[in-house]
Amino acid sequence: MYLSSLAELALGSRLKSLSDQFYAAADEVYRQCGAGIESRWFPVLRYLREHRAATVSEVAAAIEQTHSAVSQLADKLVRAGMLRRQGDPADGRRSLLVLTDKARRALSALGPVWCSIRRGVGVSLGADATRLLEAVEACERALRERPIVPAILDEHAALARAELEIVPFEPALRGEFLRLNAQWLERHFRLEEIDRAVLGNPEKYVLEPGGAIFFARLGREVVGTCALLCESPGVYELSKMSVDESFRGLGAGRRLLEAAIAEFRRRGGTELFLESNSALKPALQLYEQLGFVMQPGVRAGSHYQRADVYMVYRPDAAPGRRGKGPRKPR
Amino acid sequence: MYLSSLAELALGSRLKSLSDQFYAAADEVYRQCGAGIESRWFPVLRYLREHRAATVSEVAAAIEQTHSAVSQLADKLVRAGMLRRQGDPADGRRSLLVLTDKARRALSALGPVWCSIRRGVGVSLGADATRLLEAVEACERALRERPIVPAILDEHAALARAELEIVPFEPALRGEFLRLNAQWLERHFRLEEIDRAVLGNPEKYVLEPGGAIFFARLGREVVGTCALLCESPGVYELSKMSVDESFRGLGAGRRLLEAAIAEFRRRGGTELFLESNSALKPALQLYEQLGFVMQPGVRAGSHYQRADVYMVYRPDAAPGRRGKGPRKPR
DNA sequence: CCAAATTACGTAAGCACTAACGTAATTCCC
DNA sequence: GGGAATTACGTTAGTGCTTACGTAATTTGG
Repeated sequence: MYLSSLAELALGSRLKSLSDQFYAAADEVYRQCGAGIESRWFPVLRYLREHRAATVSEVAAAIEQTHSAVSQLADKLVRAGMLRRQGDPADGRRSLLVLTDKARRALSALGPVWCSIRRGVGVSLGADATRLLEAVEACERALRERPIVPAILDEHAALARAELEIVPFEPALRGEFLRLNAQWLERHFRLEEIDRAVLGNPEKYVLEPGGAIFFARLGREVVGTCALLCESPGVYELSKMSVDESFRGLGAGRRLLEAAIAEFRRRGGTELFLESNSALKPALQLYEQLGFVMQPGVRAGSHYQRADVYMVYRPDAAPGRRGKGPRKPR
Repeated sequence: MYLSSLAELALGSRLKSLSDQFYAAADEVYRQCGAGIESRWFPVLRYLREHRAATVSEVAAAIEQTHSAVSQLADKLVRAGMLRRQGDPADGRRSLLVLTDKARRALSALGPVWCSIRRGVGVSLGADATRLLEAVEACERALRERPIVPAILDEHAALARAELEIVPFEPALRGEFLRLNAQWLERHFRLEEIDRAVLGNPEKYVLEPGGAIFFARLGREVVGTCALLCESPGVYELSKMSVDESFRGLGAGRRLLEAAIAEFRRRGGTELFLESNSALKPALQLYEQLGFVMQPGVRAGSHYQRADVYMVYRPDAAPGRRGKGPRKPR
């Protein structure tokens, strides 16, 4: 699904959706058990049950809401007959919240329901429930200790300072070639035999037959790579294009592709093609923008099982357009 | 903090709070980077950037929102000049959403910002970010495959059928004694030497010196335990009270305590005390309700490091009250 | 001891979303 | 081929929360 492909960028949205599902489930259960309470009331009621009487801000601090939220919720609970507000004789500003007897009775009857919820969550989510709880807990802590906004702004400043440059292969970067490609290959597909061979020994399988490898580096970090394989004299395959997931959007892919194409021209190649997968939308868009044209079917004698897209470089077919409509097979 | 003590019961609330934090962080970053977009717009804009033109419900399905939410958001985006709505000539019911050039320009400029967000999240949350993402993903899947409401209702029905009964020690239950106690001891404190000894060999350390052990069982499951240790002739210690976390709220603790007190009286004991920790609020409340009275300080010669509460059984002091106010030290 | 600062709280307005409804346009199907 | 069902969408009202503000009551500090 789409949201999960956005990873960290859509975390807020997905957490909200999960949260709503849990609230809705709880409400449904309460309704069916005739509990007479709503899921949103739970933290307040539960806290007050353990604390007899508490001020608005005390409750707010405990359940991590604003005082207004608690105040408004309290109004609602008073209307529902679950709560009394009474002034604090010791401090006239405060208003003490106290459960009514009706509420106490309702809450004691709720023991088995809460118990079933905990057990039901366990049954339905299994160990994932614990994992989720632990992850949430850990993130809450981390956010408190290392605020996230400055961390992001630091990264942003660092990115702005660093220059993106494309460099050719050198032995010290051999490991990066494998790392960058394995990263996404393993996520989307699985490593095929041919991948393992090429990635493990790029000198032998790429350079020696007359190909080339480029890396994109950003400051000290290597963030992307791309290979030009020489299939037969004058015929080249663009392959092993890969940009670190967390460095997407900086234009590294485009720069790598441009470098590979330049190299192809420099060598006076006659044909440049690539194979890819139709699921990799953004990559395909890039290929088209830089002059590759979709071919019908797959390439005869393709090495890859995952390849269902075959494109050939035709720089004259659609010169440098930024996308005036979907590709027209002319 | 309070919410985490509620575990599964407050999941919705905590996820919402986390979600809000991420949204707020994203908005702050966009603002400071002068991005000109809001966090809530992101999924729609990003989807449209990859898909040129899409109908309201297509977008809604992709970003997992209702069509109204998307429709309203689209209005807002149109007002902000990021979006055009245009009728679909092929189907008059549909309205196609298309990014304006302004939006496309804004989005391409945003690449480095998104990149920094992903990296900043990594820096701030570390591996917890991945864990959270994976847990969310897993829970989304689990909720789809095994709906949670029926699971909870099943548990509820099962609980209603099963009878809670208190049974004395038998060798087959030795393992349960350790399991139930280790569960919460390890969470809140750490296992002390004396715990390990007593829990590992209850016959030797509890029964042989003249004590007793009770178990609460619910159907096939053993959900709680509690021990009566004989310290010296006529002097008993209530100890090792423990109820499985996911079975709290069924009254097992009360029933176990009553059984232990009954046994103490049956044997004609002269003194019954217990040691506990002030953090265990609900347990202390229960002890008071059943006749234990808080003593100042700790008991002389206490075995436990974690004990900071010392209570003695005085059934006549406050007979059977359901809590008319906080304990009055008489 | 009294003005200034702080606090505790309620209220109003706004935001993001939902549920429910109404209405065209399209598809289904006998 | 024409009525019934479905769909796509916009609108409205409502919910749960937030921010912002106003106002007492209390605490602080010279």
